[in-house]
Amino acid sequence: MYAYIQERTNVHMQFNLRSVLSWRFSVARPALSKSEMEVARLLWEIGPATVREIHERLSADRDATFATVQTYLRRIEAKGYATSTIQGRVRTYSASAKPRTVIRDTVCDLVDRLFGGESLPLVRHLLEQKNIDSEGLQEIRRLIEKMDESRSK
Amino acid sequence: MYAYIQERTNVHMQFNLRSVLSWRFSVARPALSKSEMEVARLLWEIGPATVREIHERLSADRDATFATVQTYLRRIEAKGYATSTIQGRVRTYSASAKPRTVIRDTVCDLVDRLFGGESLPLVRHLLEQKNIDSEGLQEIRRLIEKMDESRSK
DNA sequence: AATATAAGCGTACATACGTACGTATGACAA
DNA sequence: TTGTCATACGTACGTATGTACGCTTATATT
Repeated sequence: MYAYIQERTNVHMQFNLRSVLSWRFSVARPALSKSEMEVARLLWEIGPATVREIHERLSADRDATFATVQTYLRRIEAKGYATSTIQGRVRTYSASAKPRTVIRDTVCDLVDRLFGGESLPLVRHLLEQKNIDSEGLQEIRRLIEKMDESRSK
Repeated sequence: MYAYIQERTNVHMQFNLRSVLSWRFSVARPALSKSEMEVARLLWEIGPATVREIHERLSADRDATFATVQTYLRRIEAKGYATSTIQGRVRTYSASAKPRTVIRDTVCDLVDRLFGGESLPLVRHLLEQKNIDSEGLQEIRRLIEKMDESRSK
């Protein structure tokens, strides 16, 4: 039971019909790959953007050709995480999924697989890596205070 | 410039020569896939284990055949995260990479891609998901205390 | 108007991953 | 000793992913 999707993007992808349907009702989408996630983050960060803009931002860290970034964006759209419109010769992509959602799903998955569902060990790890500055620690402290309060009530 | 690896496992994999070399010197290995990570976690959890044992554990959550788990383990070994010995008819795998290392690499990668290198937002996210109990919060608080101390010195 | 630039779009290709079948063979039961 | 069962191991196959070429065409430049 498969459906074949071939929209404007002409990215050939097969999805299980179920996942297509649930995606149409924005319940779940095929997960983003690592590279796609990076691009998606930039999309959230700088808002609607052209391929060029994303490519420039991305080139700061990684090294991928324009065409590669183009493919990432096409696939991101095909998976339902973004939409695009074309103005003149230039296509502009904008995120259609909320970062919150993607982060939740991704992190949940990681926690499940790497920590058996326990998130505390991950927090522990992050704190011990000590790449969080004093202000960060301060904020975490405040967060915990607040949670404690709302919990004891 | 590629090297072709084909050990006992006969899993056909191509690695960039650089990564093969650095792996031989235990500096870096090809990353584990999501499923492989799940299996690796079980390996750490229950120590050296047979395919059957891992399969049983895994079947509790997921649903994969014996042969599938076998393939995961073969690939995990091929990537250098485990070794195996055979006793009679039964092959036993044991992890050869430390969880600490794998966790560090995996989490770093995630933080880079999804949060642009900032780990604070991830911590924030994890705390807000409030699936950490009071004891957990307590421990985090203690951790922060300790870090604050060692930092102010 | 002719030409150069840059972007879209289709397409490609090697490798990775999820998943599992089938066959051979060793271990154990009857 | 012969049959049953479990396991290893080779292999396979569809899809995903990383990466990018090349053709076409709209836009900008001379």
